[in-house]
Amino acid sequence: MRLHNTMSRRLEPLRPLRAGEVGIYTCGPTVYDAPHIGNLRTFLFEDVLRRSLHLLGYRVTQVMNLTDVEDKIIDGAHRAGQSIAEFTAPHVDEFFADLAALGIEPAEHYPRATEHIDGMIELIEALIEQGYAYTAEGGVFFRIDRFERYGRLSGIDLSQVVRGERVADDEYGKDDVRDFVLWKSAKPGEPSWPSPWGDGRPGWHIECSAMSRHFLGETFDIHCGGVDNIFPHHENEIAQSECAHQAPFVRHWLHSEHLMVDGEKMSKSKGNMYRLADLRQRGASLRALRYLFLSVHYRRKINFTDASLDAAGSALRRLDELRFRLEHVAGGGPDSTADGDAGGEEARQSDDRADATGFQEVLDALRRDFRAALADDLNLSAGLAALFRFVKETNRRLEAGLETRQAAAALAALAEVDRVLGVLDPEAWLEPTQSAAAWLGDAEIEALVERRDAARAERDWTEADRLRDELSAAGVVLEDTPGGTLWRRS
RNA sequence: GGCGACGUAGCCAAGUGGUAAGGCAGGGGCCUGCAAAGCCCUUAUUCGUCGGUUCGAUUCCGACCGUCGCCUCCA
Repeated sequence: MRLHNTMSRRLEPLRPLRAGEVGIYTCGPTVYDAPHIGNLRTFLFEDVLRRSLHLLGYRVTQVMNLTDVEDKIIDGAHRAGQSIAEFTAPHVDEFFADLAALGIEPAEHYPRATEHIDGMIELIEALIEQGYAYTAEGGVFFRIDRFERYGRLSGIDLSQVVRGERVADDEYGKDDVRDFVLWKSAKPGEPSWPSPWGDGRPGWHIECSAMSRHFLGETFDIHCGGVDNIFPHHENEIAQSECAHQAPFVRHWLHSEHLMVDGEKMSKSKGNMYRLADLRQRGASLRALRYLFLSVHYRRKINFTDASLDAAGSALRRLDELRFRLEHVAGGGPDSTADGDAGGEEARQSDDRADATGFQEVLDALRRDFRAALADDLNLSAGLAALFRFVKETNRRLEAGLETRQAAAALAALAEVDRVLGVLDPEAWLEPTQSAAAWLGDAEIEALVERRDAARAERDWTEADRLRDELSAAGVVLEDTPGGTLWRRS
């Protein structure tokens, strides 16, 4: 597998420290508000990464931190007259609910900054002992001059930069304006923790260094985040961790590009800072949202528009249609088909049962091309192209008459691909589109379908069409085939 | 100002030193009582512009134009 590495700015083969095992640290949310769809794009990219690694046979340990102590949180809690824990709790819930709503698999660990203060203090002590950090008015600071490699990740040349007025308002007693804070001394009324340097709270960057070390060790495989984290956050993490440990920090840096809305950067002032709740209100399909995010490479900006979401929904309908027809041929409803948990072994066996009319090659091509696309820096655009080539070819054969076994094998192949995509099973995305009043039970639908069939047999097209309209209004789509009328909920 | 990314059909989006995947939308046809779905055909002599290297460039180099990002706590 090859992945782009921000450090070298090129594709590099993934070489995990321990063969077959990958440790990933992903910068998580600051829990002062519900995530916006830009945050979610990044989390979805990280979901694709872990799912891809799984499909390609790696074991994965993913850590995602929750930043639950920080200026905005302290302000918010203060204003609400709440403790930090009280203030952040609902936002933590929103965060997990949003991940679930987008089909994002849970990480192995979700540590909170406030649970790892001790680890941060240890790191800071190590930095002070080795002369990389110093105490001054306002707290403890990292001395950037002591770390020659500072700026390598972001390509920033510190000797050129940061002499402007933006740092003039600095409230701290740093030796050098470029130094960054590791520990902030508490101001009256602020939440604080005891430390060798007095009561205070950690700076932002140190939490990731402490928590990644705790769960993944001093050196680990992959660190992810949005591009805006490259500088200063990740640059500072590198400085802290490498100086404290005297060991390499991260082998592979992966950063996802931002999301734009209607061609503009999302921002509160523009009113285009959407959260999932906003999209739900507008009747958007979250399944289509996942598909849309999946369809654009992670290092490329996505321009989110209504039209793009609609197009994603249309593409999904085409995939659903194939699945629907395959399930019918495979005999049995959705319940009897392989689901997303079908292992490679099982899928392989159903392939073998598929006959040798060349359909095997169609199945193999999907598996091969899809995996190759993932292994090439998570090129899902190419992976989806492979999927649609499979769709076209399978539809063609469906028209000519596909055997039950072949249909089952095709469904198994789709399930395998869906282990990464996570959008192919409509049953998993029950999104209420119909009002309760219009909703019909299976028996009712079948009765109406039978009545329509009877009307058609008598060539009473008016009545037949009326019944079809009635079903359509209830969200039921009919398909007349030589083998009879099929129906499904849209 | 410094650093960086990108600019491929109506829209979205892969890709390669040797002649442009895929999706959406559109047009024509087959099928159908009519539909729906599906299938077939069709929609970029061309990859921002201008130069250069090359037998040959969309792909490499340079300039320019445009869009966007980062430059101390925003995914």
